[in-house]
Amino acid sequence: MNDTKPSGPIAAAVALFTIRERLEFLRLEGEHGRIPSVPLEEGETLEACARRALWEAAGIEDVFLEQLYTFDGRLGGPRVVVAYYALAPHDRLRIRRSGVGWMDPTRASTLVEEHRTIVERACERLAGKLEYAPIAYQFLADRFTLGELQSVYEIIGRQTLDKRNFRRRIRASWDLVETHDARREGPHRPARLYRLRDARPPLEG
Amino acid sequence: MNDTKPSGPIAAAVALFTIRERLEFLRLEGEHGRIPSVPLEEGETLEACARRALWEAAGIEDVFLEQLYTFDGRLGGPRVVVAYYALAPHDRLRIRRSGVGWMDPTRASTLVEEHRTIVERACERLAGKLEYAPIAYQFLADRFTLGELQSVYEIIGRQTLDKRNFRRRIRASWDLVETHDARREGPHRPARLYRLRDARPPLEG
DNA sequence: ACAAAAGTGTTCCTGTTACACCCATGT
DNA sequence: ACATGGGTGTAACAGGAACACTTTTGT
Repeated sequence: MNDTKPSGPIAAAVALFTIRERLEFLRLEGEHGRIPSVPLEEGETLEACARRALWEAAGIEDVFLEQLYTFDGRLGGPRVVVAYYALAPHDRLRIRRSGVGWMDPTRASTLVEEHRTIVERACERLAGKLEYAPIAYQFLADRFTLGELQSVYEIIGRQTLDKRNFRRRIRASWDLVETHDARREGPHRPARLYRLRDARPPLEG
Repeated sequence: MNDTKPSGPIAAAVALFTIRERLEFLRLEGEHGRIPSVPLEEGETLEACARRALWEAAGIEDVFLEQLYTFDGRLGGPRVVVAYYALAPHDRLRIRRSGVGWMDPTRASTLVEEHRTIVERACERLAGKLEYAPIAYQFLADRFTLGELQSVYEIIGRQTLDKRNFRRRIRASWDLVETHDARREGPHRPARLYRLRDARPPLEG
């Protein structure tokens, strides 16, 4: 491909995050590092446009998506770029295109500046919302262990947490439902599975 | 005027708030209630566009301005509307155009829907940021009394606060500098004037 | 048997709340 | 003199932080 995109005045860009072992975001491979981004089409909503960016870049759909910020575009590009961030559990993602891969946000400096800014601000927003919005759950399956949940908090918040305090706090903040199942995996005691009761998506603006 | 605006694909809309006795926002008078909004011009940044909206509507400049959210436009209007909120102390505002006035946000329902949403979400954002961002100070002059500051918190937070607790909390959260001046006004003890030391504007996104 | 993560309570400390009186001034 | 908002401290309470051991499993 070349650098001249078929660009309208408005584009949506999406930083898609997932957690494998660390936090990672979806990056288009190529000379200039970029994240998925497409121009807004006629009759399309901004959110639909953002979802299409993920679909066209990687064949990914059905992710949690939230608007981040709107930036002035660079010369030769769209006039404005509406940035979104997306979250999904890693195992629910199936990348169906080549030329995309996962990258550690601490290496966002290899992206074009505009997209680097988006990734960095998305990370800050994520850490900020962790405590008052149910975003951590977006990285997990419907049923999850408290250990998995704690890992998400630790990875996004960039600090280790005390297990007992974490459990008390999380049970006070969110309406977790203890299922009767457990997950057996590895040479240790099985972990009870939980669900988040009222997993209403946050509003925010 | 009529309903067909000379509209490009992108517009900025601004909800300007001030505090007189209550919280108020700047409204364009007319059949359909609106807030200032103009299409983005060639070579103009979004923020400049938002400032121009205030300037063209009311001759207002030099306000604190922060992006709120980007909305899909309505049919017949711009394709996207980038919403901002602005804050300023009332006495620093000089309205230099006719056809604009102040309105209580609780009466935002008289606005066109898109602008009503902007005003409502701006109010929520304001209340939410009150505790961790120095937005209250944007409603005050450089030097202010703690009583004035408390009024701002009470008005935006929609609750009365205990004077002693407020003072302790505010002095713990912000770096306030006690000046040697006081303000004499009314049949009571003069109030000491304070400045906010490091009044760095919040980043946010 | 042992290695590995799951699970569980108590104490301490810090920050938040509730609360009442004197001060300096203008009229 | 009195009415008005400015200014101050303390005790009770709640939420957060620090901290160690037992349980259940796979190998």
